[in-house]
Amino acid sequence: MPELPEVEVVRLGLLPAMSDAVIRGVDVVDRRALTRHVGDTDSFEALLRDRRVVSVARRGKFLWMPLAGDATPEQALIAHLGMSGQLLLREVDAPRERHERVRLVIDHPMHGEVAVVFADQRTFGSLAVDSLVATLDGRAGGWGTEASSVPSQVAHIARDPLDDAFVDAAFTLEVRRRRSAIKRVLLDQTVVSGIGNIYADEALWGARVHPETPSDRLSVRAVTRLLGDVRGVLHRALAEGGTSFDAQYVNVNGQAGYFAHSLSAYGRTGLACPRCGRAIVRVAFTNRSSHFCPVCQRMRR
DNA sequence: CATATTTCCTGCCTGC
DNA sequence: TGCAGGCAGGAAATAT
Repeated sequence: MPELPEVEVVRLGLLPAMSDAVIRGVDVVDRRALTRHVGDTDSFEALLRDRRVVSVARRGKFLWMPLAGDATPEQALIAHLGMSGQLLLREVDAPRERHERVRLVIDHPMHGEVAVVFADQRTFGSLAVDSLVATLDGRAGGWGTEASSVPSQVAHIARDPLDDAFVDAAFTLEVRRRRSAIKRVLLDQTVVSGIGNIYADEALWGARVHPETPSDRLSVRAVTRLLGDVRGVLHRALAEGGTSFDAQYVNVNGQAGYFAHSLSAYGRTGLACPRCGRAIVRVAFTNRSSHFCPVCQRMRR
């Protein structure tokens, strides 16, 4: 499941291939991959053809590639991987991927022609061409861009916890203002972006916080510690190339990440808590699951 | 207004 | 062996 570390690994892989490359070919194999695109398939193709990619940027789980040109406002190709989306670099004549949805052929001044394949089993991911809007705080839109702008479809998403412009005090205030379970708040991309089910469970385990704890019951100290654990687990996962749990997530070369071996709670139902040895439990949480240690993460009054 | 639930999708896995 | 049902879950849409 691509969350911030996995999306960042993809960004880092695309960066040398796509920066300064010109999009020469656009082949939409399955138009469901364009659910975020306002306009039809033809407009998607026309907006991309012969445009030069300036950079590869990311905020939370969103990727975007600003496009050179005279368009005002400026435009970008945006990508969200959803649950199972992959962006793969392939030879131009490589056979179709199993779940290939879109193929771009790009021409790089140093590397020549390369195919950028968007494949997505469960079709929750999508690509689009979107216009850029100014950031509210005037800071850079996210990692990988100096420009103080983000795609309009990313504007309502909060900055992620690795972003220099993330404001810890505002996050703490917002968490303690909310009245739902802390895990819900961590997953709310308008509060903090980039966290999904895996890293929410891991960060809560690290901070010894029960996932159902009402977020307005957490002290400033507890929220601060939790934010530290969020950052810690995101950094460690990034250093190990991300978490490849069900073989859906791979980097641009099709390789899995190693962080699944380092998980403490997520997916470890019935296995020993690495801290206290008690079995990790799994409970239903909306339409997904929470994994936590019933001893280390007791709910406190 | 804030918060909670439903919806979209495919493939793997389990149990009968 | 086949088949139904559960499960994985990001985020927009819809409901409370």
